[in-house]
Amino acid sequence: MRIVMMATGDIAIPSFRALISTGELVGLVTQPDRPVGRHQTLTPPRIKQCAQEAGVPVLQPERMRDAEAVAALRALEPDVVVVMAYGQILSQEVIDVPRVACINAHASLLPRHRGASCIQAAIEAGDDETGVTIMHVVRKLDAGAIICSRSLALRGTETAETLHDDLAELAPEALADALYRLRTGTSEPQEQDEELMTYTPKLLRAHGLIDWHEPALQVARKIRAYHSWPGTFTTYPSVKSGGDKQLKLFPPVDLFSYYKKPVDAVPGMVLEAGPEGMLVSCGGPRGGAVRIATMQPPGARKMNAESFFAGHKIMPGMILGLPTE
RNA sequence: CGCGGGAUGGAGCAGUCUGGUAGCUCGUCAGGCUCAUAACCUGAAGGCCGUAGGUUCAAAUCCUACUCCCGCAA
Repeated sequence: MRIVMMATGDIAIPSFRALISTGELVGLVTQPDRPVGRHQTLTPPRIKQCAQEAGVPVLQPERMRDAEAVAALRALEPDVVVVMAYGQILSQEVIDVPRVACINAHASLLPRHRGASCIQAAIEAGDDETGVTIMHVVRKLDAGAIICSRSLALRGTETAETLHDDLAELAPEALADALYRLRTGTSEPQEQDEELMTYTPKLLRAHGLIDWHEPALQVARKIRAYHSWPGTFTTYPSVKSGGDKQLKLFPPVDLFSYYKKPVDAVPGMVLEAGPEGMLVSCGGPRGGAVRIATMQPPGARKMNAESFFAGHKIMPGMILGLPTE
């Protein structure tokens, strides 16, 4: 079969390499080079470099739905188009180009966690397992019939970063299964149960603000789920400037479901501040607290608690995350 | 040249606006106290204040350029 991959994110690289080794890959469609980083230098997607090293033709249309781009895709005469972390919504015209099927690899067990932040969502929701699903592409986002999937048990220690890599490695197996079924005509796609569907919107930096009124378990999950993108942060009153400063927070997080707190403890109150970390009171019906040992103040690099408290004035009794009026 | 913050003993910071003896919390080392300790007390070492120029009687501090780090944004 002639296969064209449409992918931009690094999560697709192991799958892309697997497709190269089948000898069936005839092209890569990826997003145009974008200005990236502090100096806005034009940077190609890493997967594009993989393609060039392997001698795979690359297309980088600004808008895939444009007639010109569709014609270029059609010229590759694909039997199957494999989409994974491409970054553009496909028009029906594009979906109809391949002779056999247009399929998508999604990093969750559909119909759970449709949408852009599926990896973070699985951790934040405290799921027991997640995985990779291969399904047909339809106009509605991540809603097509499922061809096959592979699952992965969650142990409660993952971050989005580690899970991203694990799922990237799991994807080629699921993809190979799906392609085998398509090749042999044995695919029996199952429609998704819309009742079980959940949707996860694209995350922004601002979503990383910690709400200390949430239970300790939820706070800890969020810090893991949002590492390293988009990251989590809280705010603290600055003695010097009088205003609030942001403090980025990093895993690992020690979780205290039952912590003997002072009677006046409120959510967001710092209970301890020392070399072991910063112990913060949380909310929820059972309260609890979390201890964070790695943080990053504005303008400085990431540091451990011992270093942080050597020069920053956060004292027990301070309340975090409350914007000053 | 997308916007902004930063660089001060080994770590983290204050001092910079308003130029005039290099400070703080730790760490390190030595001594003391103690049954003992990461605790406590006393003392010491350790800085060309990012680099290069400029202004000045005098620069961590003001001016210019450069290097590196970080946040936003993508």
